[in-house]
Amino acid sequence: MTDHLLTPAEMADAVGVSIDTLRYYERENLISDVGRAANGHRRYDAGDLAWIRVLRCLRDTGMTIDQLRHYCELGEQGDATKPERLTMLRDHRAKVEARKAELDRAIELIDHKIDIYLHEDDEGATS
Amino acid sequence: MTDHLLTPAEMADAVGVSIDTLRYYERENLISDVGRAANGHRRYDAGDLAWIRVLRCLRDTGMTIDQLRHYCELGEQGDATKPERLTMLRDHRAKVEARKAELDRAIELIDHKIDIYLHEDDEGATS
DNA sequence: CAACAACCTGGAGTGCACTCCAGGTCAAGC
DNA sequence: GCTTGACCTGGAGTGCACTCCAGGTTGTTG
Repeated sequence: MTDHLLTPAEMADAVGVSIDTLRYYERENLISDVGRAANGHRRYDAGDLAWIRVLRCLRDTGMTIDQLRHYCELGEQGDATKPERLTMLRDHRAKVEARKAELDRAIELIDHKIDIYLHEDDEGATS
Repeated sequence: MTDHLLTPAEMADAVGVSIDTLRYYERENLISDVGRAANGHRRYDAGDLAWIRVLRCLRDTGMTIDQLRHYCELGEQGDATKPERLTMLRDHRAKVEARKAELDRAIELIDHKIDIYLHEDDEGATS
């Protein structure tokens, strides 16, 4: 790991969220032990960057703030909680897969609807 | 199409939403011309059922109420708007595909994280 | 040294999509 | 004839995840 530290603006840019969101996550205990510069400004390290990327990945795929907080709490409780964290990840992975399957079914229905538009000659029933 | 009419409770059950949600959609002009029984209670027909299924499919995949309202307005304006409605469906389809790709990338990251848990012997950097 | 940019804090506000509620109607069953 | 259940209306409330704001500090820049 390099020892390059990121400012809030740089981190926001790197992970694609606002600075406010970063602070919000910290308030919600999803990010801990963020370093500070002499003037009190936050300085994020490479570990923070990696974690926030994972955090965003989990959020983007529907894990709630509450669940993420729980995951973080487990992390803070040490190695004994690894199995539970692993279970959370696996469960979440399964949910994401299930979601993909839902999207596939939706695409089929949308395609069907598109086909109807394409082959419709009359019949005004659309609503 | 059969002429069997559904009560609000039956419709809610058939499409997997609450009766309140059904009424909400109607207020937002996403469902129009719902029939009524003599006592003023709603009676949904087969066309309503088909449309509400499509509506739910689009909502479930991220189309907003505003966009759906626009789609409905187009429908009410007649055949001249068919190309625009088709474009909306195709654009939305593309978004759903894009979302699927995002989920795939997320799954890769989750798998990577799971691997780290599995191959971790020491190294306490987690949070 | 004044202005400006980047950040700080605690707390209030926002947008979306529902979800719930009070008060009322109507038809069927005991 | 009274209760029960399903439904009606307009409007208020909820939960989530941010997002914004006021008021303040610090450090650089012309």
